[in-house]
Formats: sequence, structure tokens, C-alpha cells
Amino acid sequence: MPRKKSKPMSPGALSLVAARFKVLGEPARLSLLNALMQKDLNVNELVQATGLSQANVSKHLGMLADTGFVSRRRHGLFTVYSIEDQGVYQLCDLMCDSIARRLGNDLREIA
Amino acid sequence: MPRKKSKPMSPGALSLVAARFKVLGEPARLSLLNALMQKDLNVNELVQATGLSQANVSKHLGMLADTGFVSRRRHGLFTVYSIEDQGVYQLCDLMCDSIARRLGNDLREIA
DNA sequence: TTGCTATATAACTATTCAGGAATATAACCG
DNA sequence: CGGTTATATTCCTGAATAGTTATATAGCAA
Repeated sequence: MPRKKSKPMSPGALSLVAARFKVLGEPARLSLLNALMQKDLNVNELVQATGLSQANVSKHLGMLADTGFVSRRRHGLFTVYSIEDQGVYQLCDLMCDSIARRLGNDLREIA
Repeated sequence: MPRKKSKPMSPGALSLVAARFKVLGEPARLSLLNALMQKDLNVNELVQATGLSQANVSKHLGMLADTGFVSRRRHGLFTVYSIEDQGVYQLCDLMCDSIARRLGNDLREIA
């Protein structure tokens, strides 16, 4: 039973939305966000939390900041990052729900 | 003021979630989903609705079906697709909200 | 100033992947 | 059966981009 709720998106809105989903679609960036969801962290702490290289972390953080998902503030030598777009919590929760449903459906198909 | 709500995701969960976000992160696929959000459509109708080539549409539909976002049923010669994962409605709504907030913030920064 | 640490950026490489062209498969009709 | 339509798939090429290495910038301390 289809739901047919939301209004259709314009082509412009579509590419904006897609671009934003794509930012969340990289494991490295999602890993950074995941770490920041626990507490604000500086770059070196994020390097240790994720196991990524410093250059790679900085690059992805730059992209996350440019797209407004995180914000940064300097604290002496350090740059501390925090979640800026609180929507990422719900987005990740929803996606996890979606995966849980999918796993349940798959199991049913096998059985 | 940070929120710190969700529990941290395991590396395995992270890559699953990222992979799923990535599926939504392609304009062509999001466009197909957007069309299907209005009503179920067959491949040729989706070709016309999106302006994409038939091969391209079939390929993206295959990926959307493999990941459980859409389902397909054959109807004679036609294959009719429909939204299977109802979560895409909320996901798109949330992302649109996120964009709206971001645009508002940007304007405030300029002013 | 020099030196040190933290972070950002630039240049390069390698991989991923979207799109197109051609072909294959499937389902119907005569 | 052959023919036609609808859809799927295969192969290829080009563009986008993640990751590495090296370097640059920023801030602090002596």
C-alpha cells in the first residue's frame, strides 16, 4: 500500500538534496560525524577516533563545515569541531531504522 | 549547545548507513524515487518523468531494488516500480528541513 | 627572531561510478 | 515458429573524488 505523501521536488531541490545525501554517503565523513555526536573534538582527537590520516580528516572536515553539518572554533592551537546541523541525529536514526526493517524483510524472504 | 543523543555506531553499522546514504546521494536515483513518491510507474514512464535514458533508468532501478528502496512487480510486458521503504519520505523531508535551516543561517551570516 | 605544534592545503594517484551504446532477455501476439 | 515491445545487462569511456605525500599556514613559547 503506497503512501504518496510528500510533494514532488523541483529539479533544483532534487540536486540540493542529493548533494547533501552524498556528503553523508562517505564512510569517512559519517565516521567523523559519528564521533562528534558523542562530544566536540579537535582534529587530532578525530584522527585517533577514526583511524584516518590527518590530511584526510581535515579535508573531510572542511567539506562538512562548508556544507553546514559541523562548525569549528579555534581554541589556541586547536580547532574544535562540533555538530552544527542537529538534523543528522534524526537522519542517522531514520537510516538505521530503515536498515533494521530491511534486514527483517530479508530474513523473511530467506525463511 | 550540542545535543549528544544517539549511541555511537559500530564500524560495520557505519558503512551500512553510509552505503545507504550514498544510494540516495545520486541525483538520478533521487529523481526516480521522487517520481515514484507520487505514484507507481513502469520503466518507460520513469524514463519520461526523469529524462534519463532507458538503460540508465533500469540500472538505477536495479540498485534501488537491490537496496530495498523500491520493489517491482511485472504486469505483462511492463515492470511497475513502487516505493518499498517508506522511510524515504521522512528522510527527504528531514533533508529538506536541513537545507531550509542552512539557507536561513547563510542569509543571517551575510546580513 | 627561531622553533615547535596543530591544522589546512596542494598536487598527485588510484579508484569508483555514472552514462552511453550495443546486446540480451523476457513476455506477448500473429 | 517469427516478430515486436519492454526491460535488463554488458562493456566501455570519461568524470568525479577519496586517500596519500608533501608543503604551507597559523598560533604559541622561549
